[in-house]
Amino acid sequence: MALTETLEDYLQAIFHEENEKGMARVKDVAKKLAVRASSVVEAVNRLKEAGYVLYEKGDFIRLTEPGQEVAQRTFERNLVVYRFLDQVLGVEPEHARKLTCGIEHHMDRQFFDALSALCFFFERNSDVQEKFRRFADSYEKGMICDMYATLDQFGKGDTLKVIKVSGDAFLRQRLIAMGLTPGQEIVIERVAPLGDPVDVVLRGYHLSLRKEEAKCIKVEKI
Amino acid sequence: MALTETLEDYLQAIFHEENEKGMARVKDVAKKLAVRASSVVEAVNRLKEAGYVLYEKGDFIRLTEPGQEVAQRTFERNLVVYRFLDQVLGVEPEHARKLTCGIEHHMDRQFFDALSALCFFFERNSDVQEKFRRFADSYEKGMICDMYATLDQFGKGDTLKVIKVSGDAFLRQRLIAMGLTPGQEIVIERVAPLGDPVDVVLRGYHLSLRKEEAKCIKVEKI
DNA sequence: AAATATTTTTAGGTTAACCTAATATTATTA
DNA sequence: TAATAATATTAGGTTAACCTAAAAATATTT
Ligand SMILES: [Mn+2]
Ligand SMILES: [Mn+2]
Ligand SMILES: [Mn+2]
Ligand SMILES: [Mn+2]
Repeated sequence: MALTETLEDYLQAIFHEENEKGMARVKDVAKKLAVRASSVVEAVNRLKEAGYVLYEKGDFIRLTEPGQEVAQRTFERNLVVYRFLDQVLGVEPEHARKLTCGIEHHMDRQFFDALSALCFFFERNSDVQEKFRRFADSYEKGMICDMYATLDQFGKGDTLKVIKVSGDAFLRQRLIAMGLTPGQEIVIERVAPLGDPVDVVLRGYHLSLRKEEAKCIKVEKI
Repeated sequence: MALTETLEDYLQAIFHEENEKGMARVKDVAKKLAVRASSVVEAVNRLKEAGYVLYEKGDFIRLTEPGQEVAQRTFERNLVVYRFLDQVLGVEPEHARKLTCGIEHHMDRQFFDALSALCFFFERNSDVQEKFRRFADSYEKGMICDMYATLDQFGKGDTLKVIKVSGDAFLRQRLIAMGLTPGQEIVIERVAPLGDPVDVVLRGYHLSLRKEEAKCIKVEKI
């Protein structure tokens, strides 16, 4: 009887309406979630089925005890994720809000506890907070991911490990079929002038690669 | 033309199949995602529609250039979220894997960059890592959330702020209607022996609350 | 109390994402 | 090569989550 992401959002909206106005009405929930009233009625009937709300048509929507508990828990998740994005990572409020509404549905107790602790940790240790801020600023976008070298950048005698094969599907399939799979070790045997072709050895076999092909092979020197 | 969470997962699965085996087949994608082959065919046709894969029936599934880019990006998100859960927060691999597959679809560039930076920060600063581990261990579960006091725990003259009203829907509605809304300040005027009733003043009005009711009002001393 | 406006409910429809079961295809093996 | 096994595809169906438009029920004004 686990709720879907959507129903968790409805429950949370009802919870907020009850707390803010004392009761939840179809219209207000609809507005809060940016859906039509008819969608709310449908969702509320599902929640009623599941035992999370009381609802008789014409009346207000009311959370049951279990409903309240679930809503409370979801809301606490929301709070901690938002706090993490906002205070620790410095994500823009606008974005943070939206991301939070997605992430809050993908949490378990362990994650919740650890994330809470992390927020507290940063709050209590402003020196760490400061240090991280400086550290993060020094990372300009793009510096972190996809920083692998490609095969064509190395020379005779280098021993390399294949990390990834890029390029279009057909080329990639061909290269992988030759044995250039992630994890494979290769040794450069010879590089022709201008880098084309590059001869390599892997698993005892020789392979001659065009420069264009070598560029598709992301490697790490070992 | 934004992909749904599900289609992103299909794309990622195809990406992995291509990288591991050189090509992606319906059956293997189905196995990887724990769905039936017919579901894969349907999803692949949608991806083809959107220009992310090439597929002619009977042939392999192949990522197009855009498809590869999106898959790569999704995969990088997956990596960084997993790394965060696993290395920074210490979430169990099993759980971390599952949570990651949910969270990876709720990220933007800013979040990705900041989270990457955070992982690096912890990796590079093992002292901080250590310090956080100790800090987190000292937080036993439940210590963090829901630690509010309730109205019945205070005495004459205390000035309090209402944080939240709990209890069943009807009671809560009644209390909120009396003006006991989150944020409201109240002053305790008198507490009868055994704590029942509790008389309070808010917005210049007097209110007499049963002990049972007072217990539902979570407050903070100010 | 009528008339008008707001809100809720119902009826009926679409789409994504699943499924089962039946029918092609394509590979393997005898 | 024929029989068998494995894969892929189609056909047809379900469910959640949305929608529009119309009808019914409530509130608010004249
Ligand atoms: Mn949400
Ligand atoms: Mn996923
Ligand atoms: Mn999600
Ligand atoms: Mn219907």
